Amino acid sequence: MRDTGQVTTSTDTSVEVLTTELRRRGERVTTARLAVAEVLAGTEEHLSAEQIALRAEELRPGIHRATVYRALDALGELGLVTHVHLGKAGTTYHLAGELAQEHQEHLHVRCTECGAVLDVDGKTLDPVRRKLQRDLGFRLDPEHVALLGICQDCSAS
Amino acid sequence: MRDTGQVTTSTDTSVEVLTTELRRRGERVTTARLAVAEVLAGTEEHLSAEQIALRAEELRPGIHRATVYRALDALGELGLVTHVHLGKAGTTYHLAGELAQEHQEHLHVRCTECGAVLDVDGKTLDPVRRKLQRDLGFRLDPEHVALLGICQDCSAS
DNA sequence: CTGCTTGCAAAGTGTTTGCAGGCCC
DNA sequence: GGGCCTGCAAACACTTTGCAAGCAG
Repeated sequence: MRDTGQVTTSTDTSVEVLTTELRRRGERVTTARLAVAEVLAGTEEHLSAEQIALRAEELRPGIHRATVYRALDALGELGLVTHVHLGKAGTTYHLAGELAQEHQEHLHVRCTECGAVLDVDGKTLDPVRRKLQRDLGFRLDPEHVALLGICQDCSAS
Repeated sequence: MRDTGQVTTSTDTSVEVLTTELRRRGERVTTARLAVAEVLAGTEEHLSAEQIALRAEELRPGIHRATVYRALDALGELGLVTHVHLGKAGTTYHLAGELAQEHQEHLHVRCTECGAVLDVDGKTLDPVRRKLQRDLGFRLDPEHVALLGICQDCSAS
């Protein structure tokens, strides 16, 4: 499949919203930040900082890895970008809920055997969240870490 | 409080069981592995590899960091030692369930604001575990990662 | 003795930081 | 034009690995 660039994609929309949001908060809209935003808006995958840097480099050559980290950090502070810790497998980033178009809220579950990452209904941890809130006053962020275990295929073998 | 060394502590028991288990499986019982085991048996804290290395060095000077990693890995393979991923805060190790004396099964919850780690009843994720098993055939390891969120104190401020 | 384990040093990852110059607003 | 952001390089924290010597069984 080839992107003809002829249609207004949801990618454009996300980046537009993000731009507006940056301006509204007095933050600077820079080439590097836009590139990172475009990369994130242009995929449904879970990307590592490294992968984002590579793709950003394709969009706008010359963007440095350190800048990508700083951009992700800045956008994270503003709540526009979120990350998920995958245990030993590192960290992945994606646009925050409101900005992500195709995706609905979900959490991640990773197989420690084969590395596969599965998506699970975002409400799966709601009862746990309520329990922690009630018992400890702890406000759980259900999507911040991937749960670990063994997937069906790996259990079988 | 001072350890007079006059009583048989649960630490001794844990190390003893671990030793037996190693022998039973044809694995070698070495100074380094014993030191690591003693460190883990001697505390209820969650220790990083670095901390374990430091304490092991006190017990038996000359134990190298790399050896600690290898020992933790070996004991982990055998199911005698477990680790918990704390997100950005790294990884901590402890004796596996049967060997840990004082502790009962529990999961960890970490505040991303202040870093505090709270213990939660190990059965908290049981419903989730059953759901994942049923829906996806995924066997959840509830204690392998710490859940993240904001603790009561940090919510208040 | 046989070969698994260790110590050491070095190389890998993944991420952060100090600094000088550049670009956004 | 002022100051935030970037590129670069170096530093960092954490973990892994190749190798020769050492010790467990």
